[in-house]
Amino acid sequence: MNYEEAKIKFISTWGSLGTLWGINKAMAQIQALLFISTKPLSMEEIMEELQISRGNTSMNLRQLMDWGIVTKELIPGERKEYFSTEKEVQELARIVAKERSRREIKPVIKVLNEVSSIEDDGTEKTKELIKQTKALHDLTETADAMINKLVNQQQNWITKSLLKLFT
Amino acid sequence: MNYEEAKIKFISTWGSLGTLWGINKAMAQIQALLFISTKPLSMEEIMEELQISRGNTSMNLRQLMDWGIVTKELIPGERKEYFSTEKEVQELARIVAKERSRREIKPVIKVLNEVSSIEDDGTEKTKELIKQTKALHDLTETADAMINKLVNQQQNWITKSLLKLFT
DNA sequence: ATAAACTTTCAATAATTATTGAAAGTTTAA
DNA sequence: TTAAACTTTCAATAATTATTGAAAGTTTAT
Repeated sequence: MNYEEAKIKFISTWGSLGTLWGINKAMAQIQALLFISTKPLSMEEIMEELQISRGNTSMNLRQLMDWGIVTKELIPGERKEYFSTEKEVQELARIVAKERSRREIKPVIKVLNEVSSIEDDGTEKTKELIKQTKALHDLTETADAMINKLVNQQQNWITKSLLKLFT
Repeated sequence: MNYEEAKIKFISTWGSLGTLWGINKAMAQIQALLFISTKPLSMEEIMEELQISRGNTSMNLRQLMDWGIVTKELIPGERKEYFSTEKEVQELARIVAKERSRREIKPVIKVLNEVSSIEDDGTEKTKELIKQTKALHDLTETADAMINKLVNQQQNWITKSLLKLFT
């Protein structure tokens, strides 16, 4: 596998993994491209490399900026805008976890809390609903908290000790 | 909020969260319905309750069974098949984490490993590709391992101590 | 062996989501 | 102020994904 093959393979794989971290294909591919680029890229360059339209590139770059993963780089003397992505995987993970928590998990926790707080009318089905949604609420909340704490730690002594415990 | 409202809210919320754990809406809704049901349900009952077609119900139940989340219950004297879901959230989390790891994360780790193992031809761009995909490989592998270990632990002393550390 | 009671399959269709591209908008230079 | 260089917006279209429903398949009882 040479450089070009490896690059294409990486971009397409990372792109299709997009769903896993909750973003679409083009968005993930743009991020992947920037992630292995040695310099900021212009919109033209991104369009060319990924064979996607100007509009698509513009919208997805905007979303990546909303997530805080991509930033505009203004290159002195250049009219065009250039883009680059966060290069530290640790920081990338932190941002993604935080955003997904805020956008998707927190709202669900809220609903689970509401649902599990309905009045117990004494019927079996109500008891079951309360019991099960409460269990789900607690699990979701715990998982959310742990993931956030985990990615927020730097690779410091705590994480290192945990890794030892867990591997 | 009464029982019916709470039930509808729970099913639709859990359904739309489906993407987060990598399954489709109908599949998540069927699982949600079974999760709060006090008894196994027949296909008829599921169709009726969720207002979805027979084919859709059949296919999604099959998928849930493939995941190992739902099981057929044969009720003596009954011709129909009845279905129920795993009721322990801890076990549910374990299964989902394991399946997603196997189906999606492991293959990506493999590709990242291949890509980061290409020959270093000394150029800057190759060095960057290797460096960044290697970082991503290590992060992904670590995250995958930790999540699996976490959900595999019972709520035993280790998890409890971690919770203390992390909350 | 037949029919009733059920489940599965899958081509057709609908719903959703992503993408395009050209017009409108913005910024900069002269 | 004008025009060139660029970006954004968004209605139209394409691609993808989910859903239907009826025919085919299976199982059980008689």
